[in-house]
Amino acid sequence: MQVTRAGEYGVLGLLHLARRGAGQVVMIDEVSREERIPKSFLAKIFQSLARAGLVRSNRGIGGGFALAKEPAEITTLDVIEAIEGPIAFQRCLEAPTECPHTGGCPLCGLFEQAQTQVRDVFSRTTLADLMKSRVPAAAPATSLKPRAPTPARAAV
Amino acid sequence: MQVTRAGEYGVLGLLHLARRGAGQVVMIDEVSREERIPKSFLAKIFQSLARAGLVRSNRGIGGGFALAKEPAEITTLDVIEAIEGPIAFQRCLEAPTECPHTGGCPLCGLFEQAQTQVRDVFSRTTLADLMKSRVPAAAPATSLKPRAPTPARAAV
DNA sequence: TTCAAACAGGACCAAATCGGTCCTGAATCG
DNA sequence: CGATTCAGGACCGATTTGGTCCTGTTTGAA
Ligand code: SF4
Ligand code: SF4
Repeated sequence: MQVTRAGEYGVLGLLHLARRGAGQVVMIDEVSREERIPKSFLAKIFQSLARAGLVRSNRGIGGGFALAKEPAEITTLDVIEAIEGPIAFQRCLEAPTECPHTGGCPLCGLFEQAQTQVRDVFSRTTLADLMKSRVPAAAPATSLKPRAPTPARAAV
Repeated sequence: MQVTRAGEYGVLGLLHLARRGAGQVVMIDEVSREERIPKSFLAKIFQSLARAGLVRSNRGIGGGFALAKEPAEITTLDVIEAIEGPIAFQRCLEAPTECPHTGGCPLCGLFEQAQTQVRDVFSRTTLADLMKSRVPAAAPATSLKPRAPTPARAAV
């Protein structure tokens, strides 16, 4: 039950591109250095992102990566699923499965519900939202404002 | 991003106890057979459940497991966390971490939000709810009614 | 035209996690 | 006592995670 490092690094990386401004071409090397992400690993991650069309790559001298869309058009769900594949809480929710309980299993519905919730959260938060929510450097970073604000009770 | 088999089997197993009626002592062997769960594996899972106080175990002839509380008092979150440990979407959300981004990371807030959502879904659904939602044997098992009904838009 | 910069892609790898199995031991009942 | 049932730990193979590295290919500039 975790977002993998790859997924997290992907969002962090794209966020870096977004902060550098629209259409700016930035090298893997800079993103890696500034965001403290292993370069080779980040390179692989950006490959997925490029294949998913979230980012455009240019080779050669002055090459690098640039966002393919507006930051407000890229949701964290796009990013995470481009890297990790579709979010699925259980095998029955991602492919027609041969699970022995499939007929009338009460759990499917529950897992589907949970899954929908997290996809919702991720799909309504864009890179632009994350940029805005960037807190200075201290204070609990707990106050994130997605486009459609949810109650989100404080204590878990 | 999946609930493990162990977690799933745990809920399924307890659900079986719940269906057998209050206080009923049932052997691992029966649960395993009826729910199609590998016996040795299920035994390990029930050990966690017993340690967490969700279930009481009795050894010897006529021994087995019985729910330690009412089905309506046991949430799926209890069960899953008893088995898998606390649900945490990222390392920063489960322990004071040495993540280089910790100061003012915009992602923490997002992950926390997603995590809260799934804990909410799981914590408001009890074994009793799951029993009620058991569909006959066909029809999409998508209609689960938790205690506090959520809008839950149909298409994802 | 050549060369160095920069990404593309695949092979590879260690470590952790998952999904179990198995064996010994202790409790309990008859 | 002895059969039964759980407790707990050791172990195991497969998969996933989190990377590294090496060989291209593309591109711009000298
Ligand atoms: S047990 Fe139920 S929830 Fe789990 S995979 Fe099978 S059908 Fe889906
Ligand atoms: S990068 Fe941010 S979200 Fe991820 S672990 Fe570090 S602080 Fe938490």
